[in-house]
Amino acid sequence: MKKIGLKDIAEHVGVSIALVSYVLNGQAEIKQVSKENTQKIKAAAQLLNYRPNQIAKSLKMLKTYTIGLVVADINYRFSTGITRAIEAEAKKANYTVLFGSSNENADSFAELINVLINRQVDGLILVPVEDSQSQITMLQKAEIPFVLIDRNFPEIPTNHIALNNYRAAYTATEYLIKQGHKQIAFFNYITTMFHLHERNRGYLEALRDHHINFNQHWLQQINSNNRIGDIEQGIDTLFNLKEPCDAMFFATDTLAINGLKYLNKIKAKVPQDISVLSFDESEAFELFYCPVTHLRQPVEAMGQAAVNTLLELINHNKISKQLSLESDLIIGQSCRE
Amino acid sequence: MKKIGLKDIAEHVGVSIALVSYVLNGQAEIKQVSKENTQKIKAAAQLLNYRPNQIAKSLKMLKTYTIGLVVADINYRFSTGITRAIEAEAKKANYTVLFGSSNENADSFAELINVLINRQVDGLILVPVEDSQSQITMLQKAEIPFVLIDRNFPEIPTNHIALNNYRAAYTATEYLIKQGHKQIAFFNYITTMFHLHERNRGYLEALRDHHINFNQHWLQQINSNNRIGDIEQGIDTLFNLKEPCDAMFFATDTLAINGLKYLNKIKAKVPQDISVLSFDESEAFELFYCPVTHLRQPVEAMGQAAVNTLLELINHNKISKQLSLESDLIIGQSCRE
DNA sequence: GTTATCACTTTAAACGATTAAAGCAAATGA
DNA sequence: TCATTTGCTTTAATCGTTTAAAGTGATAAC
Repeated sequence: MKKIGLKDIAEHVGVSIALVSYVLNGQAEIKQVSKENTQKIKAAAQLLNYRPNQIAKSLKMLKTYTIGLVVADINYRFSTGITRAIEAEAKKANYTVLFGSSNENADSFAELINVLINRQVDGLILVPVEDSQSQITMLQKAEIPFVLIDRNFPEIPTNHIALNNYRAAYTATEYLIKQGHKQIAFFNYITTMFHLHERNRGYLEALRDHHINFNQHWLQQINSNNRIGDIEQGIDTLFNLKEPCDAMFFATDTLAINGLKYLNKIKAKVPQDISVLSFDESEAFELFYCPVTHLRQPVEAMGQAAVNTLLELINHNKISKQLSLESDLIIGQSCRE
Repeated sequence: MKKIGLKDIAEHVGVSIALVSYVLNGQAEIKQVSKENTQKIKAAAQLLNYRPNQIAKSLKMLKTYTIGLVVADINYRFSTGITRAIEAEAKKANYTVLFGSSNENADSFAELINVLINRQVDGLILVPVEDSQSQITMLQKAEIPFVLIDRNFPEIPTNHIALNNYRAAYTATEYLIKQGHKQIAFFNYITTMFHLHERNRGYLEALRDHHINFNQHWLQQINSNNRIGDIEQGIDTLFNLKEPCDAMFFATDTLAINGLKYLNKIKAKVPQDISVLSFDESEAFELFYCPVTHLRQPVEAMGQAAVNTLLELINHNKISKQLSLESDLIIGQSCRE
């Protein structure tokens, strides 16, 4: 295919390239291009089906109107939600989103960032993964505009938008307590990620504030490499305590799904035998025989805030924004009253 | 941030830009660059943390090593699966994927294609939406390499990779018949899309081949704008037939999920009261009280085939490939024996 | 009749890379 | 000794845009 450029239009009409550029960029008026040429040029562009070469444009303008997005795992419900929200918000400002999934792997994360930077994205929105601190500091040294979402490293000052994980976990735990539960278990991953630690903290402080003596066994620490095994073993343990647990709170949707599968398997009835509450949404929850009570993250607001913060940074407004969003507790029927 | 370019390295070392380019592109040997300069240039690139500007490179090379992907809806399980597969396969060939979601809207679809072309992608992988024929013929006229996946327009000859929808539906229906079902309903969208018509055809021909007299009411045509209402009404109709249905086959996972939700609501037991079978996978199926028997699309194979076909096209091998893949029937417990 | 102004249009230098082709010493060959 | 080859390096054009700055011919002002 012969690619049509400004030159082709110029030749076709019989004017210089500059005129064509002016007209097609809406500068006909200001540059005082004659009506006649304006007319002809527009017609020729249409006729020849001209498509501006963004690559050339970007090179000249030193700006690509592209933002890079790296999510942790495209299979998470959260990731698709946030991606949609970010794309929609970016489009409003005429930005395109270049997208990648790190699959929770620090090396992939680093590589993706590299690819995106080489493609000259104007800025980055990142869901950082475990052990990716060095990447973050690298970006700061390189003065590349970026915003972290969902997670952050408290030891590194950054712009970030995330859920108030502490409060969400606290609220959910408190809810369970108020429903009359006395033995509340919490499943979480073994991790160094701050946002998950915050969930632990919320759980523990809610127990403490309500004068419930914490039992070590309640906090089930799951190794992500042995998720299913650990969860099943954890559930067995919790049911076999002298005082068996009456509620299980899962720190993520994947943990909850695996937990519910096992509860199905051992024929434990929710909520009769055990109450269940989960972080995050999953379409799977709706099909469970009783809708699962869960915490919903405000992905729309998160995506919008991330894009708008990033655009401010890109436009050289040196801002510092740490936004903490609240979650909604969606009451289903998985918690006994 | 001061962006480091070849020029900066050249000045730092005290050589010309050309030498730097040769060295950093692994052409040191063939261009006979002295060991000393090779050394110095590499060191300087490292020291200054040089990052090649892909935009400039692409402009010069007239090739971006990028492929554009447009899926129908990022919320579909199918979309995330295929995206992952395509990204992985593309990476092997050192291509990046630029990604967008049309949300089943023809205008968005057209706009996304435009954006991608303007960004000079080397080729496109598309899940076409209803009424997007004109876009496809436009691409053909413009001689832009592209491959359709999941869906295609039989009236337009294209390279495409899709499921053998006819056979999949036939196989599933036959399975239900062999399980002893006599009144089998089929839920499908009202659409002009060929791939969904093929599912109808598979269903109908399986009935015919097994000498089952088809009842008009069995084929429930769902308006996608009133999905939930239509499904609920359809299910009511099917249960109130003189000879009520004993099996429901859903043409997509979204249809199935909504159907199952309603079955839950009216307390119809699967598979005791009704057998259920669905196209596509959904993590929701695993949490349903009995795992849902469903057809699994080979997304991995599909993604790989799409990328490899596209790369052949890009490399000027004018090929014509129509690949029809077979699905797996995953037996759960949602069909009575 | 010269000069200034006006209404347009063109020229040409970027942007950051690639890469033929040309350049230039020193070494080799006749 | 002069020409050629060798080994290495630089020059400069190019990709498709944008955009100051300069150019041009006609009309107006004095």
